Amino acid sequence: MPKTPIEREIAFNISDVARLLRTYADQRAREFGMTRAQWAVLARVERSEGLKQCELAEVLDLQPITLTRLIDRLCDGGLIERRSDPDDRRAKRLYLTPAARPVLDGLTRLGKDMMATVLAGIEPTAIDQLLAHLLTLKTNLRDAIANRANEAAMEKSYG
Amino acid sequence: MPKTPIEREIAFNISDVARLLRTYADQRAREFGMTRAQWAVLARVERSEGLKQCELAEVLDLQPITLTRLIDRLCDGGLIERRSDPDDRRAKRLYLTPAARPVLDGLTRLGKDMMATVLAGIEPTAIDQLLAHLLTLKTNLRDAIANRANEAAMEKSYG
DNA sequence: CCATATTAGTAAGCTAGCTTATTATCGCGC
DNA sequence: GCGCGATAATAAGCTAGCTTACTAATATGG
Repeated sequence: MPKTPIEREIAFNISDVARLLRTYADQRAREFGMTRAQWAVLARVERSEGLKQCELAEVLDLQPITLTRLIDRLCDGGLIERRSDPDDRRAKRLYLTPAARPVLDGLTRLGKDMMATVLAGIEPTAIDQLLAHLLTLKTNLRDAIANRANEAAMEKSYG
Repeated sequence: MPKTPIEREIAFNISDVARLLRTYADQRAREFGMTRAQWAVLARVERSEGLKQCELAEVLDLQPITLTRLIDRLCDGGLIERRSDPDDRRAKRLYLTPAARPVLDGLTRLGKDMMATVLAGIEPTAIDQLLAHLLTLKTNLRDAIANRANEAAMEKSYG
């Protein structure tokens, strides 16, 4: 009945779910004085302390400047610290402060609780499938975006 | 092997896919001088001209102020126009201008092309499942957010 | 060994979400 | 019939993405 084809519904609904997820995660994370984006950064630093900012930006798939400002706030909040790299005076490496520990523990519990709510009514096998499909979309999108970037670069050089 | 449980991967990957989708859609939509968010608004106005802004905000699930500013740009671009409601001097109703037609035609073709790229390698039946799961997540999230809002209101009144 | 390219981090300025608050208008209840 | 709560649109100010561009430091090639 809807004029919109199902393929387009997929796109709209992914955006909707992501937005709602962000809103919900922001609401819940606020109890800990942080936002969802900061949470993701903090969790990543926990898993691999001592990363350079540019390395972290790479694994989080963010632009360096976007990450810079998230880190600014986490530093202001006293949860992580930047230490100068002794071998490269341009670089800064990221470490948790002791204050981050209890926050991370609370966030871990919060994450479990949240996802139980969000995924209520979906079978475990269906969750696996869902994740697999999301990964496929992600790969397709990354390729498509990279191809366009390449074409643009080609045009600049040889066009 | 990853310490992160699969439930959390779902959340991160939905956000990732949405972000990539937005980046890709913005890249492609730029050829038409607009962004993905403006595109969504324009497409919705096409389907139901004469809506009030508050009604449109409802169906798009956006905050009224978010929509106001998207409409500002579309009006600046000469694609839609606000007309005062004769029966309610607070309200404005939205209509396409003639200039919007060719843009919408181009965007329709663009949408098909994009989604073919994004969904490459996924079976039609799997696409149906994916959509169904997304709708479940959306419902769960909306309920969770609404419940929290209610609780907050209760606390204010009676707490 | 010095000039040039590359890399790390940051700044400026844009879009698009959000919450909270303001203004004008409407409409219901008394 | 009017007073006060609800509603329509907008304003202000926040977070978080992005692109483009700058500075400082490093790496490299002739």
